[in-house]
Amino acid sequence: MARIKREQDRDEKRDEIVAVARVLFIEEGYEATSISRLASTAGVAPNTIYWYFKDKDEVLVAVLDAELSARMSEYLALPAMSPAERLLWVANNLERVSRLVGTVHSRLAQSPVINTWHERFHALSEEMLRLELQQAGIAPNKIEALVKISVFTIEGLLAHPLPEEQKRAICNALVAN
Amino acid sequence: MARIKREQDRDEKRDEIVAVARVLFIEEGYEATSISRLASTAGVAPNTIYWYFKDKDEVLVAVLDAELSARMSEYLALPAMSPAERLLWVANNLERVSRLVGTVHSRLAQSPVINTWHERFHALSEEMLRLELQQAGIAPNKIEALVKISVFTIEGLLAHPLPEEQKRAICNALVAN
DNA sequence: GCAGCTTGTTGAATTCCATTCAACAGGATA
DNA sequence: TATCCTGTTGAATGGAATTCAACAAGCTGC
Repeated sequence: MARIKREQDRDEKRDEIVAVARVLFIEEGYEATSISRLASTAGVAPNTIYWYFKDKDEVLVAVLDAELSARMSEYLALPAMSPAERLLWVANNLERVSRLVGTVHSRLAQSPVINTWHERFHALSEEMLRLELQQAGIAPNKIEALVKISVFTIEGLLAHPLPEEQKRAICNALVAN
Repeated sequence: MARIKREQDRDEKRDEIVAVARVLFIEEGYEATSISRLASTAGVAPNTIYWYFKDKDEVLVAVLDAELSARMSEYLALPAMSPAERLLWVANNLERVSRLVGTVHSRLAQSPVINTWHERFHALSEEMLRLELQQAGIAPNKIEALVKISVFTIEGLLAHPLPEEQKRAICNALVAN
């Protein structure tokens, strides 16, 4: 019992740090948020972070997981839509978090934890998109390439913001054929 | 006369540093190449770099320019090809430099010089692609979206390496319609 | 109810960056 | 010959992530 109580405390504190990191990483960026800043915002000493996380990348992974599950429930609660509309929704919805997407891509070569998170995330996204396109009656032999192109396009839209008009045109063009 | 001689020397030395930086940035990465390392490889003290460049980002821009003009002449010397083949060529040819592409994307929010270089580069690439697609007889109303999608797809292929097979399938799918 | 282990927490290093500063050397200039 | 301009440098500076050794309690077995 006591042990369980302890572990609850530990997880709560960890979650608190993740909550703070989530705001800072998203609003100011991962690189711009130093461990010191994160720590002082969370009300602890810098090295305390290292009691709960191996390194800064592990904090990022925790933030990514938190953010992903939040977004995922929003997505699953979405009403019926055409694939193009869903794509546009995703592109727009991920925009708030585009800084993090860039950070993941830039760190995945150096950080194994981020690399494996990234792989899992792509596998998940592509699986969902594949299903979506199948249900929309896209020719099966076109689906694999289209899945990749769509994922790349969403990433591109996040990295290079465009006016709503063009985003819509692009999403429509993608699923038109 | 003396003045001209001096400026030649200056440019030669600068080019020497760029040549060293080009190798290091491409083979080991921008972040992994410290100014100290760059300097010692070039046979000079770390702070000497700052006599020729404002900061590390400016060194990167010089490297990018050097690399771009080298690639551009290769591209222009290419024999006749279908747009899909050209796309594949570009994707494969840029692979050696994919680390730099990632670095540009991750630094463009923080560094004005890199940001303007990036904008210029995209404007140039998109213009060339647009021309290519026009000549291939793509329906004019589809071209703008297709240009963006193609650029995003090439960036995606650089960030997420795929087997040659799939790259080819994706490039073909892009220009099929 | 006390000795000792475990879990957190911390201040103070350590190391590695990019970047700056002040001094210096040597050729060009007057 | 005296001075200036162009390069070059050794030695800071400041900030980053991360580590280390010490300390504080609470819990555990006796």
